[in-house]
Amino acid sequence: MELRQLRYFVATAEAQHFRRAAASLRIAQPALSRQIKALETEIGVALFERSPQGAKLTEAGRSLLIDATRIMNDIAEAAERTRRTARGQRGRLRIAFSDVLSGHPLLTRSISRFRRAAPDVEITLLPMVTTPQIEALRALQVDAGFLFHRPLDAREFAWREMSREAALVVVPRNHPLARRRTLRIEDLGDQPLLCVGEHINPGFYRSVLAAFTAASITPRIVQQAGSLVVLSLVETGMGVGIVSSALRWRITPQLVMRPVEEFLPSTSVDLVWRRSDRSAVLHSFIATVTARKENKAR
Amino acid sequence: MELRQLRYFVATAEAQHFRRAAASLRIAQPALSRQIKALETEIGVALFERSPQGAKLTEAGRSLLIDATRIMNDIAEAAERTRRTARGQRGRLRIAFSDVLSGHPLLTRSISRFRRAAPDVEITLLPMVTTPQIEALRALQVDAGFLFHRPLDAREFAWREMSREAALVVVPRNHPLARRRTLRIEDLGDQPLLCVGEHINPGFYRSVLAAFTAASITPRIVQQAGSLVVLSLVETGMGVGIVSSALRWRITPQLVMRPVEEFLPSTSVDLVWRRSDRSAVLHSFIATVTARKENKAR
DNA sequence: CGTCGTGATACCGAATTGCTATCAGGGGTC
DNA sequence: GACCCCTGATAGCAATTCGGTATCACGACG
Repeated sequence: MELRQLRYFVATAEAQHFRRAAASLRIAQPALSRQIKALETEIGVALFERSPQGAKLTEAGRSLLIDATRIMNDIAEAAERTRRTARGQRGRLRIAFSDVLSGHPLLTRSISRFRRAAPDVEITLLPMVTTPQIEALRALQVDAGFLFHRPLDAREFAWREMSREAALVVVPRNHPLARRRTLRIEDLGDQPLLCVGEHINPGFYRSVLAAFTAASITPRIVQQAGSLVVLSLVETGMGVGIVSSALRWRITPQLVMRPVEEFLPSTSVDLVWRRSDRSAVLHSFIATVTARKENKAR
Repeated sequence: MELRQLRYFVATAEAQHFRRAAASLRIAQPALSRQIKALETEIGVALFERSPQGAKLTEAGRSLLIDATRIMNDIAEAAERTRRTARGQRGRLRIAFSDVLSGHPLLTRSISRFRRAAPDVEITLLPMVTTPQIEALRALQVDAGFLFHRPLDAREFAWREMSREAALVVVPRNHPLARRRTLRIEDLGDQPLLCVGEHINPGFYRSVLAAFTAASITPRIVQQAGSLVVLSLVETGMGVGIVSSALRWRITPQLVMRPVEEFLPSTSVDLVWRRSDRSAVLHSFIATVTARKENKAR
């Protein structure tokens, strides 16, 4: 069976007339007769009742008409689905992100924008800290990740810097340091400090320590922990927190953040993916995310 | 797009190798390359990543493979459905029947047998008395009917006699006439009679009356009614019922039926259909019903 | 009883399809 | 590094299929 035969069959069934159907197909009537006959021979069933008044569908013909119409429609849609898949408007996308970034506009706007641009892409969001993200990317369990730092092999991975964050100080609203809009590093010398742990975000920790060293101050770090743990400990009054500015979207009303002059924007947030990944969905996502930044910049 | 291209595409996707796919399709490799290329050009999308190691599906190709497999399966099934429709093993069948026949093995066995033979046929059963059945057949609302008598135009309708029924006497179990196994028409001369109405089954009524006339007896018919009404009136002791033997399957334990020598088998039960009806399902049904009778006769 | 319109058939040219031979190019081997 | 072997792509030719024209058989209609 050939698709041409199904097309001709549907046209003939609609016209109930070989000549008119042939005209609408822009072929001659004998050619149509032959194709219909071939179809009937293959299926082994008469599809039309021919008469000098025209051609009427048989019961079997009516059955085939229903099927053929659906099939032809299905084929057209399959072609369109294939095109959309190639354009990255369809498929699956697994995105990891540092849980610290949840609520960050970088993440939420990227995702919601891409959802609008490619509604048929099934997006899976997976909260992970940096190291597991890298591993998940390597293991093909994740297609892209929003993560801090990128101690990465440029041959294995590609990335785009999404934002640059600095270390900030977090204190309770009623803390003495909360009165000033900007702090200097000397202000922290005598404070009990709660910092994001070295094992969690090594780059961040090292850059903070470097700032203290440069100022010849020995910081009194009483606790290392994850960013969110630091926030809640600060809230209990345990000390002064040092966290990434990326956390500003997750701050509670009881806390305030203050910049420190000597803390330079050091930690970057990057969108990372496998360099070898040629997935259309992924590159469509990267393009959308990049476009968002450009729009914002205007 | 042509079906050949989809077939070739699926084979190539499965083999992940143009040469092997071509071999399995029993064509040469360049012919396959050309068809795949034509398909890719039409859709406007690369379906394979060619390499000296073979051909791997692209994302778009995987999308199309899923669709193409389903479509090809659908086409094969459509052909089979069409064949089954032509063979009368699929479709719709609306069968009318005299409600007196409900429970009659003639009806129940025919239907259940045909259900087994053609499970995909949607059967609709419509209880109707004779005259509405004829009208429903004419109005194309019904495809066939089981009915009493056939005062029919042989050019318009065709039929097959399914059984021949005689008039019987129905009396309560404790009635004096119930003691004898066979009655003579003289026994009914002094009895109040309840007979199926002339307007309901004219042929039946006339044949009963003819039997009385032949015996020079004037029957005392105290009530004419439908068969089932007659049965319930007899049960109240109102009189002696005269009904068709077709009712024996609907008799209650309180009643007994007795043959009357002079009542000859007169009323036939026929399966009737439109002579012009070429429906495969209908003729398949007729064939099945007829076959049942033959099997039973052996 | 002829005319009209229906679909079927016969035959021929054109397009499509398939085949053989050959090419370009990436791995693997010595 | 030169070679060999495999991959798929390309070119040119043969076979098949498809479409077009001319014509036929047949039933409806006037």
